[in-house]
Amino acid sequence: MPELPEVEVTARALRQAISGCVFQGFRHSGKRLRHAFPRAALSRLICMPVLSISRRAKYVLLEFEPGWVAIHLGMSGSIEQATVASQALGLHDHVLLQFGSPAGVPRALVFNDPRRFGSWQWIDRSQTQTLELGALLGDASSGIEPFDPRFNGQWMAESARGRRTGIKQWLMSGSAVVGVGNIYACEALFESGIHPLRKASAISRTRYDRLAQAVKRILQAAIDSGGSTIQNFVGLNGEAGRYGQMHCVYGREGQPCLRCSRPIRRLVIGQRSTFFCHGCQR
DNA sequence: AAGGTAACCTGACTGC
DNA sequence: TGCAGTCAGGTTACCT
Repeated sequence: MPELPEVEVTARALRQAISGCVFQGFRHSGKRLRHAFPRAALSRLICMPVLSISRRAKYVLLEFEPGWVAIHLGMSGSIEQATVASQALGLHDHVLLQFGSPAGVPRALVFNDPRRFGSWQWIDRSQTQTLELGALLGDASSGIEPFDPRFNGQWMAESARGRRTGIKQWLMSGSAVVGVGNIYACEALFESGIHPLRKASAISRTRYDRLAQAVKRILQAAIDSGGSTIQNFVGLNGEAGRYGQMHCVYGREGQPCLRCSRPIRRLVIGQRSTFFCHGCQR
């Protein structure tokens, strides 16, 4: 489900909900997520205030004095406000966090993830003295942020030097820029007129300028409209994102290209559905 | 070392 | 109504 815009929307909502709140306790379903749940680390955070809420790549980061809780929503994860902190965990609810607010009103958050591809990890502050946070989170988070001022066509072209992989897989790998998942990779390549199978090293600087612009514009538009989502992404308040209506190619196999009217094609690249226009993308 | 593939898991939808 | 097959927003361990 969630690519960068959905994670950003979630992080902003969390900032509204729990900034300055004190962590008071948690419950875990006991079911395994992608990593072992960091129960011991969370226990040590009880009675500590949340210092900040941010996003790095597709992770939501809750900062405490000793370090960060890094939450990944995987393919089907979401975080919603719980009405009653003591309520039983529902189906596919895996984590419940309880907070006390400065005003004394208790707050609770629930992490729900049917497919359990999501993850909760603890990053100790001492680890960041040797490695950048993104690198600690894995290969897919090692690139720079799309809204980093360094991210532009030149950055892409230089990073792509010698890469024989297809542009779509390389774009999604997170090695140059993070946060571009399957939907937005399809959309950005359409907008910049680049065929998804073109070798990354065989794309001109001019076309990379266009691609970098497209990535930024599309991600920003998706954030502004509350997150994409084909099926079930919901924000903290349960409101669905609206960006899905704006897709030019994703999910539109057989329908006419909005630019040239030729039918949109679908292709599987690296086990992921890829939608593109054979006429507009070269 | 880069590049490709299989695997993790559940639910929704399609077609017979 | 039921059952089998296919597909889904991501990441990473493990092979070449």
